[in-house]
Amino acid sequence: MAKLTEIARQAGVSVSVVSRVLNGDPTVRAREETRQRVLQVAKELNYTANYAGRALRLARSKALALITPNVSSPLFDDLLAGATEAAEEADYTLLIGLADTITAGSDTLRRLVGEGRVDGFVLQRHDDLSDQALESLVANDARVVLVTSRTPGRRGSVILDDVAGARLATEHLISLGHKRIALIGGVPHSDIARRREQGYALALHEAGLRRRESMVRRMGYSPDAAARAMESLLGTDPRPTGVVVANVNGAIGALTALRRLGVDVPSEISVVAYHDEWVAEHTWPALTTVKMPYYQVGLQAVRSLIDQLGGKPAQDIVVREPKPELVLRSSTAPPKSA
Amino acid sequence: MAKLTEIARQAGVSVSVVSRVLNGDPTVRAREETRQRVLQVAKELNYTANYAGRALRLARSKALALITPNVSSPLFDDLLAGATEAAEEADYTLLIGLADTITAGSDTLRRLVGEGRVDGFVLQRHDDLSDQALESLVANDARVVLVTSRTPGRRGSVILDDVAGARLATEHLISLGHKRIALIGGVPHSDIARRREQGYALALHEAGLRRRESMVRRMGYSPDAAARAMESLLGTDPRPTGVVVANVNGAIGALTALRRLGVDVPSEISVVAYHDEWVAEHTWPALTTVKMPYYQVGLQAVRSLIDQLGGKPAQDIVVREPKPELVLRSSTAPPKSA
DNA sequence: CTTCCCTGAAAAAACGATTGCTCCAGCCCC
DNA sequence: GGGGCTGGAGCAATCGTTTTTTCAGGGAAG
Repeated sequence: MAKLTEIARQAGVSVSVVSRVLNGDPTVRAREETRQRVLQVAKELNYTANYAGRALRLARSKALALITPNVSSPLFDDLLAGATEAAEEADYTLLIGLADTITAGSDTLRRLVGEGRVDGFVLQRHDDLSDQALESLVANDARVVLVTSRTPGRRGSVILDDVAGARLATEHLISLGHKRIALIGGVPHSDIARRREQGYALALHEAGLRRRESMVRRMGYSPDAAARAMESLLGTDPRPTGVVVANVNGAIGALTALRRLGVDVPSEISVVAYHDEWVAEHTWPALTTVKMPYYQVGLQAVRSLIDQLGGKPAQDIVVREPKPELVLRSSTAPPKSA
Repeated sequence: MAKLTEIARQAGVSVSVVSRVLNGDPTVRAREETRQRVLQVAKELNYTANYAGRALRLARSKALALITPNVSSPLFDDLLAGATEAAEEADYTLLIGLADTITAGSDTLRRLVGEGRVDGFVLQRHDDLSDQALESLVANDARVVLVTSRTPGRRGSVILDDVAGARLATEHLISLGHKRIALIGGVPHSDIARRREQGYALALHEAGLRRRESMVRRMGYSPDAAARAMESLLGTDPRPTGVVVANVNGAIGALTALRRLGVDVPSEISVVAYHDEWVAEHTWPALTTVKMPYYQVGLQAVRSLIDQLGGKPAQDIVVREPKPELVLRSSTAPPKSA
């Protein structure tokens, strides 16, 4: 509530001195005694700089927006926590926006930044938004950093090490003795889905197992899609003894399908899911998962964005630390035949 | 990017005229021809008003913050969607803040509003934040509307019709023929928990059933707490044949506990949960729930807040429409003995 | 022919913070 | 004793809008 003029008046100095002292301006020329008096009065009046005044003068809002397709996921929780942390450490405010207001044609992004409400964006796109649509939306704007996805044409992204994560999940099944391991993956043309599939293939290859196209389904991450994929996998002969589901929500749908069809997990088939969240503890059976470092993605994304705003060149970051972590629960076991 | 001065220059008028025309000020005095020319130029330059300039002048940010303890719930999704809708219809921007930065001692709220970043708050508190702490935090501030909770001392809240919701859940079990119906409720001193318990009691009373204290547990909404509550209920003699769990996450924990103990749902015991979310479809068995109108809560809360900012008196609203809705799945059935 | 009022529009004053510049007094050095 | 330097601080412009005030000219009323 208090303003600079008010502090200046009470401290018996001019506003410029107050401003400089409060901002720790090294070029300030004031006696230590004066400085202390100013700080004292500011504290007494509980001064906080008016945001609009500062933003107007500096032509920067010191605010960032995190745009996401859906907020209601524990994974996003982690991402948000990391982003919040990084924003706070740089004294930025973080806004959250829902991506469904951001369609290909819309200029919501440009409007937000045009109005000067935010200085930049961290953008998590829908997995089914095409590369072209995305590029037309953000072009080569230095004020945008993509998270968990990237596009070939532009720099500025922070993604998970999906290859390592999917590989870990697959290796877990291999180490239990499984030979016929299926993958329920994402939609075909998604970069994310491709990377996870690559990790799966890599693990099989290193174990000397053949990767069969009949063991791979690419129908997306929703519970329903994964349930259908699961059903279709059960129709193959010979059946897989283990399944890697490239998303935890999908894995939940897959378990539902298995239960419906009377296939026991893990005795008849093992299921391991990519991504961990609390509900995995409460499925039947409890899901073995691979936990990915989302917090770190949020953290790095915001830091990287702030760097970009400061003029540094855009980077493409793959978060490798902390490493993907296997969370062992009850949905995986050695195959029956073993 | 374009500014008023730029438009004024290109249209050959003064900035004041441009401002008035663009804001549709009825007191503007300009020839229709001039007006059109201004609008034309503004459109060509793709003008959007600079936010900081406007905020500084008007001493209002036209932004609201929605503060929540956790963002990662489908329930919050609904709330957010409603709040977003209402904010947009009034041309406000909506920020989302995590409540864990808002502890009793903190002045985050005051700082946000002191800086002029937001004009007001919609606050969803932790169920375990005490009334006193809350009141000290928001005092009688006209810029705050509480959602899903309220405190005795102040006005300005929007809550669900918890009584009706809990009653509907209980009545469902009664209509199936259950006589011994337990409640797994929230923590003892929460207003929300009390209202849900009241709905439960009301339904029992109307059906002429006795409400037994031994059938009520008040340990909170977390899956673990509810699991412990469930175990303890199984120890009573005679056992309940049906349970109302006052929160869907708790119900998931309760199901886990029942599975662990080898109690079949619904043949040995029926479970109905308060609140609906997608994962209820995928539990084992799929949970019967009562769906509450969260969207409407978000909508009304923001509208009410904007009204308050406009000087209207604060209200306490109970959202009764749309009515609580029973979502029938597989976790409830008539009791064995019936 | 004044006097008034109306129309159409420009000028100017905020809003609060930041920052380059100017001003002044005292002191040192030559 | 004058020039230059330094410490201490104030002045004033500026950011982009909104809004109050002012102003010029013309037409109508008296």
